[in-house]
Amino acid sequence: MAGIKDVALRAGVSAATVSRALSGNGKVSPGTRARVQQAAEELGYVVSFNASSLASGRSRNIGVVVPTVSRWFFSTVLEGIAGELINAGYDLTLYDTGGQEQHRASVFSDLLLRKRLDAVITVTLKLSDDEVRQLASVDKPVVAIGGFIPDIATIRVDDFNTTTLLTEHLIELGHTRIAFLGGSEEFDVDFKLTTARQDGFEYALDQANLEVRPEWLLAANFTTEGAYRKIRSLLSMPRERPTAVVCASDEMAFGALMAARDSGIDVPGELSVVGMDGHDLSELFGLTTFSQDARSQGIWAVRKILELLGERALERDPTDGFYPTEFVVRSTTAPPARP
Amino acid sequence: MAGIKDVALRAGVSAATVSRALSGNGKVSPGTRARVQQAAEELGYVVSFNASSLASGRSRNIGVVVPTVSRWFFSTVLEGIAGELINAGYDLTLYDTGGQEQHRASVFSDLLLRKRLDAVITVTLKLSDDEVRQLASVDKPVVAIGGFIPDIATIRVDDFNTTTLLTEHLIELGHTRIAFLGGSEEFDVDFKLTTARQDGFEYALDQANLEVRPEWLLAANFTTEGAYRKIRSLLSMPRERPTAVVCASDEMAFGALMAARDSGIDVPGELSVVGMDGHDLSELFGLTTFSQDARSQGIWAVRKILELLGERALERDPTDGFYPTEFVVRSTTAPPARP
DNA sequence: CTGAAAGCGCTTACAG
DNA sequence: CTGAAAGCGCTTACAG
Repeated sequence: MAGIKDVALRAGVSAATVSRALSGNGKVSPGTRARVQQAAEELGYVVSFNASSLASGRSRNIGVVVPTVSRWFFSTVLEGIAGELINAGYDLTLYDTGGQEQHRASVFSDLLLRKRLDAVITVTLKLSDDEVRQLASVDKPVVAIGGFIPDIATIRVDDFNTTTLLTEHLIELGHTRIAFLGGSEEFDVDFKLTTARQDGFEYALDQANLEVRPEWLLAANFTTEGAYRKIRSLLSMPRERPTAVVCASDEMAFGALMAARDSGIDVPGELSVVGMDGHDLSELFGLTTFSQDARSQGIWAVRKILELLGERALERDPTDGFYPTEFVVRSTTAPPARP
Repeated sequence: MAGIKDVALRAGVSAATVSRALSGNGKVSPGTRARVQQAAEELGYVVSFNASSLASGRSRNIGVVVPTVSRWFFSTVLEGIAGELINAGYDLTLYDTGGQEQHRASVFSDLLLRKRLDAVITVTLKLSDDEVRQLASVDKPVVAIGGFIPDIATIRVDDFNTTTLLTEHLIELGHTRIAFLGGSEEFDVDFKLTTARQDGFEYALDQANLEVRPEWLLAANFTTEGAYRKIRSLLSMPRERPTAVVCASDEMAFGALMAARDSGIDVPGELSVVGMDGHDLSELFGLTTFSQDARSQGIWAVRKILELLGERALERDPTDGFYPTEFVVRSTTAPPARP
């Protein structure tokens, strides 16, 4: 494999000049640059990242930490990040903690800090004070997507208010018996998502003087299958049923819809369902939801990182407030049937 | 940040000994090792990947190339890979080509060959002869998941035969008017998936002396939305309709099912639907399908790579044949209604 | 604008 | 089992 010396030899210059010509750092005369580029091309030379990183202290490599890659929000954010990073010529090192504590630990202590990364993007990750301190001590830029982390640039939607609005939509339609489907405590280890959304839900009920019924506060780990099971069993209860359910994610709402179908419950006639996300399939399901552009959030995170690395300046910074969302009313919500 | 010299100083040994004690390469007395580990721990020392890689020629970093991260098969395979790689202490560099030609090109010429990777796993990627040659010339292990690449270790299911069996299942039920839903030519740039599955479909029809009707050969890029649109318009045609449809992926089958629902067509009464994959949601949809364990395929790819890197030996090599699949009959298939 | 040289932080024959 | 030294392939002050 051709090295920098081979290129230097062929172009008739020093290795230092090759480095400058190819990297764009430092001044090189146009003629020299052309000869160097030509020589590099002919030899199929490509710089050694490791050597370059070691010498310069910059890796052109960004770490991305996600709880899982198989849920809509995460995979979509990841796609946004990956595309933008390729455009910028950066590598992406993926850390999928898989929700497992031990993986998380090794990600932090071993991998993230191994000095191979220029910066880190975390997605919906709850960091302990200790981890925040670790990150700070390494002195590398960090941008978080979803949720709030002290002293760290964050891109997130307004979980509290969007859920409040979704709930108010149902209340305005006349619903008074409303269930909530969120994540479990256990899932919450990754982030306080559920909490913020559930808080928003309870706030809306409270404002309308409606009672929060503990037996209608369900948890399903943000999976469609889990949601299906919970709603199926809820609907099979002989007792009074809710006339509407607020789901903390579209994927859970899909499960709720399928559960209603299999229970012979008409949506929206007998049950209204709202989601939260703007999943690609929400339109096919006719789901009323709050849509957020996950891909763009990933792109913004990369731009923010590049800005922090001094590669570019942000024109307008979406991290100054909440990331914009859009309320989409479709066909899964309607006034409750008159008893 | 503590370096190897700091650790050496604290432990009262040379840097060489620290390196040997921590890496496990070469002999070190137990006492020395303990002192070194203690010192490293106290200083929070973690080896510099870049320096280590440069000196040793090994990166402990595997490149993974996927066409997209937002489809079930890819994200599930990726999760398998990511988990197994973390267990092995390797980093994962993700290349999402996003189906865009220019990204693919830069992945190959710039990134993959940048000497920072020990090996590469490609997922459902069609490589040109030229690209295969490039990979071979770099002399790094490559394992491919899905599809066949000459001279490269491959993990894949038997696309032809599984689709044949799926189709025969419908024929045995009595169906004679069967449509096929695959990917478009354009999507096929990534791999010959569709082709193999469509070939299997046509072979089964042929064996049963049934006619392949060109107007019932549909393409939808493997997305649920695309499949929905195609099947919706197929079902709205005034002319004779098929009584069954073979979908080249479960995600497309979901779209077909939703299209049938919205068209007022009963499944399986008026239309039977089969998928291919064993998507997490196939059970909820009651879909008859061939299930493949995507996560395990990712895990196997990693094991194969580690074997090629000399890190471990495979007990039993699933790449010797096709990766096992399982035929799952559920409720979306039934005999056609008697006209 | 260009080159010689030092240095990035490790690993690994080589010698003992 | 351990250390001194060379070297991995670049980048970047420093000098000219």
